[in-house]
Amino acid sequence: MKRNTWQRTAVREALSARDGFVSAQELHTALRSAGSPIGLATVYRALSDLAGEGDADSLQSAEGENLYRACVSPGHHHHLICRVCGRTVEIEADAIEEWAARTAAAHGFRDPQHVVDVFAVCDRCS
Amino acid sequence: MKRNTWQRTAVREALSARDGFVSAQELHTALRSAGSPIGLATVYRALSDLAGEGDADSLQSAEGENLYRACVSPGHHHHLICRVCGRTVEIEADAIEEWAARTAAAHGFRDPQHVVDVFAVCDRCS
DNA sequence: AGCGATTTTGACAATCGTTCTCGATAAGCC
DNA sequence: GGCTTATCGAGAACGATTGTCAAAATCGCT
Repeated sequence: MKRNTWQRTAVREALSARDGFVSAQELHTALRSAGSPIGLATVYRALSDLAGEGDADSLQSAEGENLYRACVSPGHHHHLICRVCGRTVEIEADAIEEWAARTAAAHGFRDPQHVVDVFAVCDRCS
Repeated sequence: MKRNTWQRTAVREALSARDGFVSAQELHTALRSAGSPIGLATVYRALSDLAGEGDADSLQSAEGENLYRACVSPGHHHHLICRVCGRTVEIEADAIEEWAARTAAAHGFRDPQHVVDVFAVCDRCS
């Protein structure tokens, strides 16, 4: 059974207050400087719960950090991420899904999962 | 100036002796059990040099580890990776390149880089 | 509202991959 | 053979993340 604590709520809200992807540490720092005494481990736990429930989206940055974002459209989609400010656009790409499935099948591979993300610099930052 | 040491050669050879992606640690262990007294830091250095020169390909596993592979076809390409045995197929995908460029441009983003990899289970492992 | 069982929290230690430090070693050049 | 300088390697340092465990908080029930 899952309980509702103010901590989880705080994480959920701090996350949706942001425009792009954030790391757990950043989010923790933000919460702390907003006056919340929340612990770092709790932020990590809350974020991976949210990601597991599909309420948040996660990806790895090029440096290997895990980044999270409040999920707008549920279901499978990909991202176009500004590598300067972190602003994110969700993109649908049925063509990619098909391509991945076809490519895997063509080589005798089963049960394909794919990682497709585009990092670029957005108009505001260039 | 760049020097040729037996350590770099050993890493290069150990890498091309493998069929799929390997982590720096795995490669180090392999070299050690083959009798080489090479150091871990050296393996890391050699691998990132190789990747920088385009002689090796690198990607991040789902767990955030950096994996390397001897590069067969130079130039830009993507991978289909068996998530059980690590066997890898290099795939060309001009369609993806175009799609990424078009998508970025459509949202006003510049200088797009993309991460496109497909993880699945190969015929031998399923 | 009060109680009790059970989750969740948070400070801290532990882990894991990777990078840094720095004295020792060895390539390449004369 | 020497000299200069890049490279090596052992261990410390690091940063992100996860585990530990006692204390605190939540939910269901009365």
